[in-house]
Amino acid sequence: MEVLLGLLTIEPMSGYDLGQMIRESIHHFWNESYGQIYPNLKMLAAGGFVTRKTQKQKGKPDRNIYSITKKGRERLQRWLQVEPQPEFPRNELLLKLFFGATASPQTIGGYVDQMIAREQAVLERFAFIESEIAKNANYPDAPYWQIALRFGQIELEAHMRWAEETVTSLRKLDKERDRVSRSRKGKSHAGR
Amino acid sequence: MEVLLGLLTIEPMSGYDLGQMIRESIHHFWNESYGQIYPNLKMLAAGGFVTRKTQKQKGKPDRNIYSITKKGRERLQRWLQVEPQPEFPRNELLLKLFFGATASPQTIGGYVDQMIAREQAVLERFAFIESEIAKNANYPDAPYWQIALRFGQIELEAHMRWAEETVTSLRKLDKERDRVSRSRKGKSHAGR
DNA sequence: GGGTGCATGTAATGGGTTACATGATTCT
DNA sequence: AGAATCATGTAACCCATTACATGCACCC
Repeated sequence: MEVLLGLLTIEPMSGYDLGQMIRESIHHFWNESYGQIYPNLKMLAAGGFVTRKTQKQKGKPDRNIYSITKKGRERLQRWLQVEPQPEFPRNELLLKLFFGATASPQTIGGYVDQMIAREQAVLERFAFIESEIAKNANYPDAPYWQIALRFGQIELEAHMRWAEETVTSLRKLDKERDRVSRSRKGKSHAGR
Repeated sequence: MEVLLGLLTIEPMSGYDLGQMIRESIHHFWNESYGQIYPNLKMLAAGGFVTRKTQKQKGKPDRNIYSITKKGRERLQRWLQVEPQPEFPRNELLLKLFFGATASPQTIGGYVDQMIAREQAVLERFAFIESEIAKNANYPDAPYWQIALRFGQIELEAHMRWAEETVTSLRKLDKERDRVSRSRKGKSHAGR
């Protein structure tokens, strides 16, 4: 709800534009689907927090351009003064890893590899966003955008370090398991 | 749903115990409320994935102890083979920071300070959990628990670094704003 | 000709939290 | 005396994603 108000302080936009902007620039810490954006804009308009102007287009559907009102800015202000509540994430990878002994080190290792690849791509995307912010250095919000982006960068770099560490740990566990099972088969002295 | 199955591989437990365990040991990457645990256990029992035994208690309500069945283990196995989907978090602090120019550096700075304090406490809690894992080093899952915990540690350390960096950035922004507004008031040459 | 992008919106569905209800015991 | 812990469960509610529906234009 308030994201929309916040983004509309940058410039008036349509619901579609807002969706674009969300997944292009703030996706790494916030997300909102169209199924939410459109109804929310409707509600905000009904409450007088935004106004709507329809732009006719040829060939394409009409664009509804929303602008934030004074009342909307006040609401945004109030919201900004409310202490943010930390949210507890659900990390399915970590959960599966937690039960890793039930699965196999290879399976889990594969998941970690995929995570590395995915986050590497995101890091590259971040570099692009950073250059975009640099282009808009004159905006008063730009330094804040940079700080928010920096969070993502630092966090992902940390994830990468963890992932590297983890693949080696998993390899070791794999070898150990191998050793143990082989020594069992051979009815060896090394058993534990 | 599958968390419950996973935790029940460690040992048979009641719904209450599961809730305890979730918020004591895997809270930093997974959460589940009682409003979900109890109905889910019911469904798992109905599907034959777990069995329930009632323990009578004096003074306290009966405990329903759930054990995972063979069928339940199979289900857990299948789930572990499914590639985990990354989830996009919602970080309210970052969102508010993103609109930081609309708020004030002090307000945002306060939020960052609170984050530092909160995460510092979590880091200490992690140290405790680590010692608990060390005590159960004989469990085959213990190394995996350690890896999952390590993720939290590395991530929080990264957050701390970001937060330190951010408070200094915000201070700078604050001074700058101060300078700009003062130079405007004095109709000075230094304006930009 | 078929997929993708623009552009809006609604409906169905699912997931999860909070609040409620109950009741004895134990700690402060 | 009152709060917290143990222990279970249901119901109300909120929020969010996904799917559906529409329709033109542009590109391959």
